[in-house]
Amino acid sequence: MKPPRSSKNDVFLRYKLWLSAVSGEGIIGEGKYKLLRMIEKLGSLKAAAESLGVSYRKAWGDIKESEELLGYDLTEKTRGGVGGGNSVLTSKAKNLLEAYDALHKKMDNAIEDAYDDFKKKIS
Amino acid sequence: MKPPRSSKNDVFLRYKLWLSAVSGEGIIGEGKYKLLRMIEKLGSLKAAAESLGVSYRKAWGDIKESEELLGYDLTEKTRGGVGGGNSVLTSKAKNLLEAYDALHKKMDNAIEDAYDDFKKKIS
DNA sequence: AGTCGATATGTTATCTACTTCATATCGGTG
DNA sequence: CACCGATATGAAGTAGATAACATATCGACT
Repeated sequence: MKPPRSSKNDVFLRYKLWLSAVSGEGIIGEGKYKLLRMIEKLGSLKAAAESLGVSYRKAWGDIKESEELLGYDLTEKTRGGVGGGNSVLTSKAKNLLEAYDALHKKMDNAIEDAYDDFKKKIS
Repeated sequence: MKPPRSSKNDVFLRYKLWLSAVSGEGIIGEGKYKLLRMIEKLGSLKAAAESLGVSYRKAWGDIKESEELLGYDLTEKTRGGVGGGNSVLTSKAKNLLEAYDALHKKMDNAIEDAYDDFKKKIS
């Protein structure tokens, strides 16, 4: 018989990766990454927050916190006008997202390499 | 003047790595790793929990949860007797810790490699 | 047989992060 | 120039995680 593809005791590796300030606060991780990408896509913080199922209050606070920690803006905000306002990514934000992508890719490769070895050891 | 070694806007990368069940619960990560290593060192769950500044209740629950998820014991428990009882690691637990160590080392290397590249990109 | 200290486990309180609510501000467009 | 909808921000309510508290159980040693 062939082995089951997964069992009750199946396990796998997970990891979180983030950029942090010396003070410990997270500047960008999975959550803020997704939020920024969604702002890029939708052109609005409100729409981005809603589409991710996170409160506007938190999304707004997250962006603000990151910007304060980094010392530069990640989004260019507009109030009033057509549609009430909007948010678009700054070029620095886009740059940061690119760098985060590359980093994540490298770590994904590393963990994939280490995974088989790990499973062999614990089985 | 020479540049400061660190500034207000200094940032660095951090990551967490853990073994997870399909259901999502963590089987072993930094916390349980430290707890198990401390049990190994001190020979008691109570002493280990206290030395790590975590409540006995939580430490006990953590170990139990991991054991249930893995389907095997990580500690051999004794009640009564000299000293009131004790906990020692099973060989499977030691094995798991070894594998976790190796994995972490690999990831540490990977992140170190990626770090300079990342910083160059975002600065 | 009684003592002692660790394991074992339910119950209640506290902490903290996030959501909800409330309210103000801005400015292009009709 | 009033209106609308997004940004901006304080304040209060909620839920999930952890700590604190309370008790029971076990068994070698005296």
